[in-house]
Amino acid sequence: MTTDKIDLEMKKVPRQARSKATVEAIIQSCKLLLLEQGYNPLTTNDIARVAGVSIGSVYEYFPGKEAVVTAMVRELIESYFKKLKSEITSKHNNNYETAMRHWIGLLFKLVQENKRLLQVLLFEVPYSLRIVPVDSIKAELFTLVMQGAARSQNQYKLNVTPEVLYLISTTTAGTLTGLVFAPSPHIESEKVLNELSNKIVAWMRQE
Amino acid sequence: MTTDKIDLEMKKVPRQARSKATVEAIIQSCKLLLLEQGYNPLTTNDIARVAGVSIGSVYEYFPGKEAVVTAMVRELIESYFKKLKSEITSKHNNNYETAMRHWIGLLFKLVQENKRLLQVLLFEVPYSLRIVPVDSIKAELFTLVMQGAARSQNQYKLNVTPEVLYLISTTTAGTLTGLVFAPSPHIESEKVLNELSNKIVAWMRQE
Amino acid sequence: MTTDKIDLEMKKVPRQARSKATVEAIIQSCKLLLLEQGYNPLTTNDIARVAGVSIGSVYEYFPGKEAVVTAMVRELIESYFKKLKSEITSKHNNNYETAMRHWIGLLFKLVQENKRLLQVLLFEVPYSLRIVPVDSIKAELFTLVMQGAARSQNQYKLNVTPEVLYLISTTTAGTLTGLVFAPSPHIESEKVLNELSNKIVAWMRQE
Amino acid sequence: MTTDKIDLEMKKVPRQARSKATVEAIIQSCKLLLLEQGYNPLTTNDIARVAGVSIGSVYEYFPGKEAVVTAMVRELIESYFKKLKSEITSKHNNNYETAMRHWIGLLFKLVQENKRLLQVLLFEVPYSLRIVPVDSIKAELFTLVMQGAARSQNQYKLNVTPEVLYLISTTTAGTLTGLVFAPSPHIESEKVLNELSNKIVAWMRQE
DNA sequence: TATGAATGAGTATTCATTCAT
DNA sequence: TATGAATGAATACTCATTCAT
Repeated sequence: MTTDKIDLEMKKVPRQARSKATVEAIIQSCKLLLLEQGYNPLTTNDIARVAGVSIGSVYEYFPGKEAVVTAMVRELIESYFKKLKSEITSKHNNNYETAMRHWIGLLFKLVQENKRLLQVLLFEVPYSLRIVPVDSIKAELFTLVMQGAARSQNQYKLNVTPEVLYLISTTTAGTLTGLVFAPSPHIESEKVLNELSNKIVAWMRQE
Repeated sequence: MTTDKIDLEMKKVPRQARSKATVEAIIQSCKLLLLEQGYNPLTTNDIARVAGVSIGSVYEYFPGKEAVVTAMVRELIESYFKKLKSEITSKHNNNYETAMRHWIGLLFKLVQENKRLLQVLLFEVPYSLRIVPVDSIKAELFTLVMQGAARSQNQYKLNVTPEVLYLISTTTAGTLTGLVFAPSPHIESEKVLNELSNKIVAWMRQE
Repeated sequence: MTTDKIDLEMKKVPRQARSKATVEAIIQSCKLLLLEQGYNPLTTNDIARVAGVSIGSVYEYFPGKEAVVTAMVRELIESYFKKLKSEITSKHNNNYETAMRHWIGLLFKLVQENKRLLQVLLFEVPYSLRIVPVDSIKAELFTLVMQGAARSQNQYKLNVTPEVLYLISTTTAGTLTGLVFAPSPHIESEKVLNELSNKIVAWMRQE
Repeated sequence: MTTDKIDLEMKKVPRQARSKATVEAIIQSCKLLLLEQGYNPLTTNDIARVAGVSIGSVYEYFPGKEAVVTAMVRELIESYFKKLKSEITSKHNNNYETAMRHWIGLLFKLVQENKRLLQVLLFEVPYSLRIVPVDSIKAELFTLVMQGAARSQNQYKLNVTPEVLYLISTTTAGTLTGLVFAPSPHIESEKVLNELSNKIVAWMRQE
């Protein structure tokens, strides 16, 4: 969290196919390097080298390395969002209980499969580089969830208060984070997730 | 998360009063700078300058800035632990429900009051620098909680499974993190914490 | 003679004219500084400054000052070798006695004219930095000398044993070193070299 | 060979037994460190630590590390000189040929047995630190040799010119240096030394 | 546009030396 | 006298960024 404001926006948007490929190579290179080394050792020269483009080209499109990371995070979150959305909406006919268990399972799988990258993004990349892309997606995700919730509420006469809804999201986030990034011996993820789902479903029924 | 192993141990333990003061000044300076600027801009030269000691003195006791941060985290966690312990054990006559609500309130207050520093420590400082001191304290904290739980179980015939205990800790962590670091408008912390406490107490009663 | 292995190889070989000029400036600067100050006060920052390039450029091509010195020694030895080779082969019609006297004279002149630089290279630069370039040239020089010797042996029925050949080289080296680097008052180089030549020529004739 | 003059003399001469022991420990520590690491990594703090004295004590007696090295070299050369003198004078009844062969053998053994330390002293320690102690001993050694030579000349009617005497010393030095510090495969020291002795003895007889 | 050589401010780290105790 | 904590100038080396080609 550097004190001075850093420009996180791309200098120009690539239009031609070649430019698009260059920018994409830079972003993928950044992702690869974050995976391998974490945030702190990341350098623009490395990004250019691994991307197979010249350092000049990186600065042609990005004002600095922070902007590259921001673009990468934005792209990553969008891809996660798309994947989740497609998987969750294809099941929207299920009842809320099945949907909720499915949802939790999907999130767990996503975090588990992207463990190392998410560890770097959540725990090393400076806060300021994440806020922009995360905020832009948060609203959409919230809308999505609320729509599902509304559907269920109507259908099953549920009455989920905003506080309970909030609780559902924070506790789920906390549990997934714990299971993946700070696993405890003797604690089985499956059992915990099942127990979590039971509790959440019960809350929704207002027990 | 740098790939190569970094030495996190102090070179010397200060024995004389003068050297103890020097080391303490270095650690406090490090804390102040993390608060003000976050982890990435932290430099050993800044640490020395703010501590009012020479750069040579920093390297007299620490192999590098990572070790200074580690020492600071260790000291900080110990102070948090002591504070929590004294506050929680002074209430051990309360029943488990009161104790649990008290406990959650204490943790929230602690996180809230140390918001900025914890934000840096939890989300910017490389993982490897936190593991060592956190692990050393984790066992103690766990013992403390288990003792309280055991007392309560005996007294109130509770039967809290390990999975439920795990859930209690991850969901509490997730909720506190959410409330403090990603607050939502229209969501009141008090209400959410109250709701969380209700749920947790109910779990302990196995409802 | 530092204990840990130091990288003595260039990071990049300059290809463009501009970079070749940069590398050559660095090497010449290193040579100049060794001449003026000896090995120990040599710094990469000084090398860059005297070369008129930025410190970054030094590290663009060399991993450290040791590698710059090694490159300089390599270049220097090659230039000495070329000079000696051209001067000695142009006289290959002379008989062995004239050739030997000529050879010793050439070497003395070379050492004398490069006295200060050789003093630094032979007596201050850590051993490890000299071995690589010296070894690479040694074989060539030896071949050159052996060819001359072989020609002479055939022509004049000489029978120089390996031990005598070895002795010729070590005694010549010792005498040149003594005359140039630790001159004695009242001892005239010319007389000593003449005497040395007499002795060596006699050895070759097996007297 | 640093440009500015460095003070190489001891600040004070230790008088009491304890002070003498301190100074001796410092000198031995310096010797040990030179043996292990060579000249360049030598530091005053290391010297003090290995000697088991405080850094303050080093500066109590020496103006800097160069003076410690100079003192060490002086002591070492004196010990070599004493050893050689006692071994050579005990044989002064032998004839010059035996004496010369004995002398060369002694020197070879001395260099061989002190190979690593001499390598550091001859090829890494800056020239300026060696000149002072070496010059002080040179005269004595020369006197010693000249006395022996004079005795032999009278006894055996030899007529060794100063040039030949000089040649004897430089060629011996060159050969010993070559054999010990740059040994050649297939070249046996013994054979070379025997050959060298033969040649030198012949010179003395003016053949 | 793309390149990559060059830049140099910035950072980590060492180590000779001082000086209060 | 001895100690060793403290100093800070000096040095090695990195890396974001520029700009001539």
